[in-house]
Amino acid sequence: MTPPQGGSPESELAARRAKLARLRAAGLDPFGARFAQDDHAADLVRDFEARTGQAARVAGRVMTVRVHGRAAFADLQDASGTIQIYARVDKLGEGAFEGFTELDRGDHIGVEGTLMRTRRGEVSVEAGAWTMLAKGLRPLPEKWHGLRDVELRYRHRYVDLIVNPEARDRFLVRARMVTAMRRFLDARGFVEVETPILGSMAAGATARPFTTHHNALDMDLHLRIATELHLKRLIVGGLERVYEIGRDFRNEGLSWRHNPEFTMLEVYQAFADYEDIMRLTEEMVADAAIAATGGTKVTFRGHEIELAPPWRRLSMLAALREQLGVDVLAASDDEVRAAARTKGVDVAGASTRGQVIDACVDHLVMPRLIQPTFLMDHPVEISPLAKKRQDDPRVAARFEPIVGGFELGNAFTELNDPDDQRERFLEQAAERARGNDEAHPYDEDFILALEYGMPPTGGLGVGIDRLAMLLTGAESIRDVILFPLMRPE
RNA sequence: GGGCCAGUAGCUCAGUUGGCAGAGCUGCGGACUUUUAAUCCGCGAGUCGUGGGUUCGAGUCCCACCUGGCCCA
Repeated sequence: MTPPQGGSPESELAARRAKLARLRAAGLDPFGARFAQDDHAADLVRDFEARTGQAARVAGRVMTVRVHGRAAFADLQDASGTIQIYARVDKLGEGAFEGFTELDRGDHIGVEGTLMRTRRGEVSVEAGAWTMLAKGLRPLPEKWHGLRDVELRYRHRYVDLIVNPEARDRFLVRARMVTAMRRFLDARGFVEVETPILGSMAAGATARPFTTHHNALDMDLHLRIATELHLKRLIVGGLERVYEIGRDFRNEGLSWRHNPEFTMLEVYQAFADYEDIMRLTEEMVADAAIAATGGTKVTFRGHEIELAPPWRRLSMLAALREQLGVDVLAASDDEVRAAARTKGVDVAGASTRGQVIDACVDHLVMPRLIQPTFLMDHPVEISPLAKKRQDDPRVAARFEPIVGGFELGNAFTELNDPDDQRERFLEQAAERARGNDEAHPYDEDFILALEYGMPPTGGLGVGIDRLAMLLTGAESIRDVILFPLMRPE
């Protein structure tokens, strides 16, 4: 069958398949074998002065081909970057040169040759031989606009990664950030652990869980919404300093800062309090920013943000007093609700006083906190796992790190009094009975663990995806999650 | 869940008042032994998101739906 002459999708695929067939007919494997990738593009460019004239072996994906009759150029992209390949018929021979000119954008090849610089100054590998490593059968997106369609970028992330360097860079920044956080915590004696994702009860946060079913036990299970209560059990067990970086699942809507599955870092340090955790947080984030981006300044949603410690400490009650005009501890429920309405906060859906306060914080306080701020000392009623402050038992020893107007995490001096914890759970159960299906469940075994004795402990949760957004300047959480949730096509 | 916007060639995008479906890149053929968005000549390329409706005639107007984005809840 002769391939169609046109450039329709069919003919373009057919043209590539025809080339595939020609390779096979010539006894060549279009999906070749191991290739000793001795060199990477960026290294050759960097070390050009020392290595010019020497042998080089590179492998990667052909991104452009420029044929000039008896000579040809190709840009080869590998994980490190791009380097030009220079091919001449008198170096390669007729057959190998002819094959080189038939390369398509998207093919993987291996090249061995000599490092040189062209007349125009481009560092290149002059090919002495080349091998097809994987024939690309699908045309790649256009070479200078790349792939813009966000739906295609999410659904076919591999194409996004091939053609959009900024997409690749975001995930490299994220990886360096996570590595740095592990190194930071490991260096301070924290132990990385793994706790269950499946459980009979999803506890430790205010959220609706996903439900699944275990067939053999014939029981419904929930996917975790937090790792908190398991990690605190490990503090009871004497591990003293633990952390987990893992996926949490919350059965909620999607937004620029919410994905149903997301990555959370939780850290617990025995014999510490939330003041210690504030220092740990600002140091860890600044350290991760330097490791991932080279500095502590980031640009996020149009704001220049300085992440270097110390971060601002701001009392939530003071902030609310300023923005709302009432003391939410002294005021009645109705007064708080009325003040919220006056300020334009929609509290129609808020059934409890805590939810009204949350809405006010979300709409009046957080958007104003661009530079890193520890928003601290929340009302106890919205902090069921945090210890009360000794000087004012209506206030929890809790903080949320706010940067760029949104919360990066949540932390407190952990509640280690089992009787107080039981009361808080009962209050949550009462809220649940009033119709708040996000209220914390009563975790009997966790109370039992606390009765064995949990030392005073400071704890922290950090949204890894959100921190990655901050460090990469991403506008949407989907830009820092490799394969965000999509409806089926 | 509500509002607004988008979906046209593999990709990036035009498409006027309802009147033959367009460009660039990509692809194919040709010229070219230092180009780099290579250049030059030539040729192709479509389920206009899906399904209905109005109309002599629909990419364009109307309705429903699908997918995505933004905003709100």
